[in-house]
Amino acid sequence: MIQEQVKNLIKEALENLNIKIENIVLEHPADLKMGDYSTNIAMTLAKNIKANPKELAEKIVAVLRQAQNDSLERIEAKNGFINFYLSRDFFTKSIEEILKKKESWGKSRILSGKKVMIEYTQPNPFKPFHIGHLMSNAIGESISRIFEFSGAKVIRANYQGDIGPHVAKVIYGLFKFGLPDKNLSISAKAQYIGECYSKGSNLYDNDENAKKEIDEINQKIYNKSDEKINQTYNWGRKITLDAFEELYKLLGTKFDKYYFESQMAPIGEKIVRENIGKIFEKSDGAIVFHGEKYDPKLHTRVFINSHGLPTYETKELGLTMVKFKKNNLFSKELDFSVVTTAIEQAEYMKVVQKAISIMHPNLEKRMKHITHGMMRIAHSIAHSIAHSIARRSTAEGATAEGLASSIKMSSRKGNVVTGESLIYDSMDIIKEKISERKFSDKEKEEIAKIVGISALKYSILKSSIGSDIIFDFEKSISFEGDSGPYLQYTAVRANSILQKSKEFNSGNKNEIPKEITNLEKLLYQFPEIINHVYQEFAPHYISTYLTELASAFNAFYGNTKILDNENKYIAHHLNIVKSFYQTMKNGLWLLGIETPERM
RNA sequence: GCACCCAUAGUGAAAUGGAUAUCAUACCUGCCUUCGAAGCAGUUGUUCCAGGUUCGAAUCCUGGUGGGUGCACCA
Repeated sequence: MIQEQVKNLIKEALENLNIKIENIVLEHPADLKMGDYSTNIAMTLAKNIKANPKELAEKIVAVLRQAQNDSLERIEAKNGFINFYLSRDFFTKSIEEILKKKESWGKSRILSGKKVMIEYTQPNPFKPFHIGHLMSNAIGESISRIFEFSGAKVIRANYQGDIGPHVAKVIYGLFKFGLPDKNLSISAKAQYIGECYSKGSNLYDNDENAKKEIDEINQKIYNKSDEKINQTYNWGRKITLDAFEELYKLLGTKFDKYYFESQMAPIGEKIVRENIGKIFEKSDGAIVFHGEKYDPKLHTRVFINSHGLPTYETKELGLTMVKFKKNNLFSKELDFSVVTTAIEQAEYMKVVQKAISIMHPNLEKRMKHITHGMMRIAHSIAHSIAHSIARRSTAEGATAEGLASSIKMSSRKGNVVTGESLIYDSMDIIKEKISERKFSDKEKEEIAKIVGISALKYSILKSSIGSDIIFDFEKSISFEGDSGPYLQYTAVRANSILQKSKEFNSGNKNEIPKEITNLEKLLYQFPEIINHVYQEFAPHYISTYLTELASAFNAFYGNTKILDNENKYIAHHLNIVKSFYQTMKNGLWLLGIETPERM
């Protein structure tokens, strides 16, 4: 890659000057006018060797200029920085490379031979598919694809809580309120089950008798002693799992492995019981792990409760061992395990991973927990009220905004906005928007699906993982600006030119312009971006890059009439458009977003 | 109370310790008989507070302030 070439040039130049340096920082200047690459070495070195940074930069540039390289047009020293300008020749060749590589443009072999398991989505059977699951799914799917693009073998895993108090609450609710109508769709039945959870949960908190009964049901689910409970359990589990499958299909995820808490509980429990007195300790009738003994920032967690039932911690422990054993991590077959969950689980996961690390020190660096924030839904009415307050007073407005504009969604309280409803609402809004277009009904369905999902996924993946997300329907679904549909629309425009060009007689207009478009200056960077993304688990670098790229394309499109007999550069321009389309398509794929041909 | 995460234009976000802090939205102004105006071009506005480290801080350190999350038998 060109990045390495430039770094090597700098290294050689410094060797000529008898200067030693460990790592060279080479970045893209924020402003394209400052060159394609830039380095700050002169400034970092200046202090050590007691030189004037600007003079040192000039000196290094003088040596650099002696090296011949067809890819470099110009090297300059400016404000202590050394800037590199790539040549016309380089850009033309990079366009050729994109056209040659097509679907594999951006792929690398960096992680070739590595096996990585990514666990994400993790909805619980018997409970609604809520917004957190949507976030985990978007992030996990994108990270999976990024790892695949980097050459790793990826195993997509989904871990689901099909056992525990939440299930007992649902079963109690089903007994009390009855089963749903047999003729309902799978999705509607699943929704009914979700409502039973909400009702059962309320009764558990407010009704002593119900609480007692639910606790008994919970025990019976574990030991499978009651045939009626078993039947209802198996029925509900299947319905909700089938409903999830429909959503995964819409979202573009296909899991390789499904793990269930019911399977992990006995495995984890065995390990915990075997290690009582060594790692785990008895305390008030429960079996616990004292995290603070190993790290003062950790705390104590219960692994087996005083009823003798394994908690989530034990199940997680069992899961981790299964993941690694089944894939022979101990013979290094699985190299890395990534788990994506909401940030609420950050602290407990640290404790569990500590317990695992003590038993298996070789696993410590192979477990990665990625946490995402909450998604909040912008409340449009509250928003406009807060806005008018904000106009009057900045300080007050900010507070009112924070209070009024967002609400946290929780399936326990039975709020109506679930991940599932968000998906279908988005698709409906798109369908409404394109209702006037001359597409067949089937095409409209397909476009609504692709664009609706894109709006959701992009609003999750556009910001760095970890912070809360404010989801604003109007903004995300609008095709304008910083949105998934904007990227898709830009790709569709490019595709439209490419289709038209087939009928356009361009003659022999294949001159190459001297000038280099901003679009070209961005296209070649794609592989570097992906490299950056996999190292930091940060899909938002792709979103940011694609938005910049789309913006550069739209500027190019707006200022250049490509299919025009006056245009001497038709062939070159069409190659740029083709490369743009390919890059956008590959980039959107990495975000888990499809590229429609029309919309 | 303790621990972890966070604080950037009115709003939502970006910025491996680098150059004049970027983008979107909202407001205002132009551009459709011309490859898809769901677009382009232009205007206005931003790093919570106080210290410190550094040639250079939104970024690192210390102390505040404000918010989120977690802290024993839920997941």
